[in-house]
Amino acid sequence: MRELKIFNTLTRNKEVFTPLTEGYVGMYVCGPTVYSNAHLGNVRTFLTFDVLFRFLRSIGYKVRYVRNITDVGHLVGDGDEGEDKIGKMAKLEQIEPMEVVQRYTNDFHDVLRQFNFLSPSVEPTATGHLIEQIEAVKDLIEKGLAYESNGSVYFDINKYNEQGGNYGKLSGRILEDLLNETRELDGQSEKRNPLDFAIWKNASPEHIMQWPSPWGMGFPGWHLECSCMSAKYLGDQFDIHGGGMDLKFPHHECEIAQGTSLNGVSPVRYWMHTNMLTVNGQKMSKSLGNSFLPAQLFTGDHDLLDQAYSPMTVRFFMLQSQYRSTLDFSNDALKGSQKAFRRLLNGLRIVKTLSYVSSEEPTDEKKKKNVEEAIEGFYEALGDDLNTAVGIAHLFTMLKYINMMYMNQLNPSALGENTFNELKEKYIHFFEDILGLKEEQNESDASVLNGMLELYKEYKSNRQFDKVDQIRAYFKDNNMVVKDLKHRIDWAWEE
RNA sequence: GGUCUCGUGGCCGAGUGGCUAGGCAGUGGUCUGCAAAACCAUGUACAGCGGUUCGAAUCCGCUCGAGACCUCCA
Repeated sequence: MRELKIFNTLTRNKEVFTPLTEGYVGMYVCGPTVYSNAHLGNVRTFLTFDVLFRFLRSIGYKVRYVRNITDVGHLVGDGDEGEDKIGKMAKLEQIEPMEVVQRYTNDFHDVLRQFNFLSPSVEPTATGHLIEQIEAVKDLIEKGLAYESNGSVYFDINKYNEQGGNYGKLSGRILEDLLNETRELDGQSEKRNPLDFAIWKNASPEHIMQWPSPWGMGFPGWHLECSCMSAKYLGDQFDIHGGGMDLKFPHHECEIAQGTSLNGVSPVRYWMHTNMLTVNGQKMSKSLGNSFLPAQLFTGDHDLLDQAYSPMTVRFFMLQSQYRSTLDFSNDALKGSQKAFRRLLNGLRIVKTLSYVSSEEPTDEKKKKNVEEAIEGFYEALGDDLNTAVGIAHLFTMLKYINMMYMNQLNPSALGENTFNELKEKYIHFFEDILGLKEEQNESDASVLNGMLELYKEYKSNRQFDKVDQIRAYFKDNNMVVKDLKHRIDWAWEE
């Protein structure tokens, strides 16, 4: 099996990935809170783990990929006293909370489908795991690591640290510093320590979403669901946990504290955090009002956008950077990606038509080696903390040879049969299966296109250039171009 | 205020002590009825100032600039 190195937030080092069980990987990614539309920043995180999922499978792992849907417990605003995000939206729109959940879950799934994401193996919801969460709260109270206060239950951070815990180890924070900096927040009076976080919240009568519990009517704290669901589907300890950098503290820190307390083992072996998407250098976020909805991008309907960009263009754009770097969103960058993506896409069409023909031409060892190194280089790049940017650079090297053969500038036999077949097979595999890119326009009826090209040939041999130009114009109107090559006439998507 | 990250050629974006990343745009060429495409060629890049080193964009220090987290956010 090929090597995969992962930058582990816990150790701040790139480490060689070794799974708990040979050949199998358990991966958990914090999914969205479904109280509004998914925006592009969300997409970047899920894209990273989609590619990781694909890559792990490609190199031979069986992967169980769990990505949750948060449909309760995530509060609005500061601290632990805000309104439930979903409950708030339900009131605003005068619908049932579960209607809010359904609407935005559907939206989330639609968006992911447009970006060609694979479905996770399990997609659990917080409301579907209330019993597990209540049991976990009981367990934590029994262990003396949580206490009840006014119908709410809080996790006791000081106790946790006294018993050998290390709250802050993931985000590199020191408990004392945190204590000194904590602002005065509402609801703090219920807590023994301002850093303690709610694992069960007492619901006020007007709170829409509430369930019975040993502590009265209430609802689970946000951090708890991930601990319960990851343990349930992946075990007390599992391989990879991912999410956006902004979840590192406090969400993931709390998950570690809960998981360690509940199961006696630190829950996650490799923590991965994706960096933020920025717009003009600032984090894209809903609260700053600079976030794009995918739909706006696809239609170009946004003040900051010059034109529409297709889902695959955006997917490719994001893959051109490494997930731990911030990525800045701009029209110029997107346009560059659009063109680059179409070139690779045309290469995909071409490579599928190429087949090996033996000839007298001797092998060109230099070119052969160049192709082999590009293929190997792609695997190495992805295996190096998922460096898709470098992987794509190798894909362009492969594209060059594909184009050369297509243009009759290079004979396939110069590469040798094995290398030729590898080039063909891997280009398709990298493009479609690992990077998850695909053709997105419906090809017009091939026979019509071919008929047009036959006419083109005829007009051209009769030197009726006005007719020839008309056919070119027709193709151009449909975002295509006629490729008038020495040895054949073909079409391609306009770049 | 605390913790941390980043500053790469016109644009985007990898890399990280000595070896051409890559893409887009530009320029020249091959090809072409003309184009397009493709291929070939082409760029004195690493914020500034010091230091360590045979050698630094890469390590260290300082300065300037940008950003993230510390409070809901992927």
